[in-house]
Amino acid sequence: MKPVDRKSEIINIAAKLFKEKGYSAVTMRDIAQAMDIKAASLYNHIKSKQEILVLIVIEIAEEFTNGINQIVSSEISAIQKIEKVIQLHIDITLRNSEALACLNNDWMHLADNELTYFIKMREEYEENFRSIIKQGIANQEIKNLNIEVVIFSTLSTLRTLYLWYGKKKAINPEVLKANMIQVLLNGIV
Amino acid sequence: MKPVDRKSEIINIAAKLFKEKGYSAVTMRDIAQAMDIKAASLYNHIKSKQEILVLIVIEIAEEFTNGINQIVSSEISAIQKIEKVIQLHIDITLRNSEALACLNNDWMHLADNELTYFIKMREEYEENFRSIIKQGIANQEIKNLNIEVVIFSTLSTLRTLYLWYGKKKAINPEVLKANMIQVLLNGIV
DNA sequence: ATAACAAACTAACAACTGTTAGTTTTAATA
DNA sequence: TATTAAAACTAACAGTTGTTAGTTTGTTAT
Repeated sequence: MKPVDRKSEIINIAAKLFKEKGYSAVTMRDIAQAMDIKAASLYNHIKSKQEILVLIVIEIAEEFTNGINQIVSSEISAIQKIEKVIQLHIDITLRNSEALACLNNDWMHLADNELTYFIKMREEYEENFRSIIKQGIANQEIKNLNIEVVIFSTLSTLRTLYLWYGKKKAINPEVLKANMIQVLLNGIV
Repeated sequence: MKPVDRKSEIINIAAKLFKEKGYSAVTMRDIAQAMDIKAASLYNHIKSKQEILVLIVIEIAEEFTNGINQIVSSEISAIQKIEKVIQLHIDITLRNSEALACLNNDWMHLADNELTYFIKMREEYEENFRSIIKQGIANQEIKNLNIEVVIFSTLSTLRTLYLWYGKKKAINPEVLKANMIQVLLNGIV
């Protein structure tokens, strides 16, 4: 049925543990125990603890990068773009909420090239989102509020979406999307 | 000038380090080095690493608890209550953004009684906030959206306010408050 | 000067960390 | 059946962890 190889299993289990306690507080022995093997056996499949983190974080980060690049370059209104960004976050979060927790909380434990790469992607992502808001304000689709506050409040909500999943309070994704668009675009009043 | 005793100094420096790397990744030797003393010397002032975390997190958590209790029991409209909650978050964040990062990211490393206590406070806080939203919907001050989405998106924005401070992009608090109220209540469209 | 105290120090501990080396088991293939 | 490769194992390493014990230093009050 599931042709999940052993390496992917390790990464999935590690992501789950990282979500609960954070990268630094999870030991290789913790991961091994969760897989019912010894710590040393992990090294038949992965190169290091760092590699696990890299594989979890970078892949998701690239998905976001690719996603927003596509949205930015499409010929739709700013509001439609924002809706697509909301959709993007919900989609990715739904598929892998553990990895998202990890991306949000443990990215600073990346090292060297990967850390630089991640920060670059993150900055570009924010810059892309900023350009959408600017377009919206220029078109008078969006109110002329402090742009940084708009960006911050929207992104902070989308970035913590992962907290919804993993627990049983798993709301229907379509309902979530519809309500999220309402709340973020039109407010609650 | 500043009658800051040594213990408070340790807690402040620790909070700063915890914000950067997380509780687990910061060692007693890191904290000591930042204070220009040896690790063992810290124990003249504090009981354990755990105690540092407790002192950082619990105090802030209680401030939030007291703050929202007062707001909930006041005789003002739901919207005014929400505005006061926004004010509460900005005030506390502004005064101690490091501790807030810590509260958000490291609370799970509390132990025993303090962990239980913290979780209880957090649940009560959310319940209080929920009651404000419910009141608002009942009064038709607030749109009849999915209540959990409303709570989540608002709180997730307020809880990550600490990311604004510590960097130089420190926006004027009054401007922040005014815009935050606009964005959260009336949306961006 | 002396006593008292806060706050630093050195030295060390036992437990835990990520990781390596070398070996054995398991299951599939020739 | 013999071979091979994947994936587990045991044992151990060097470095790091939070913490303790006992000691020294510097400052203030007697």
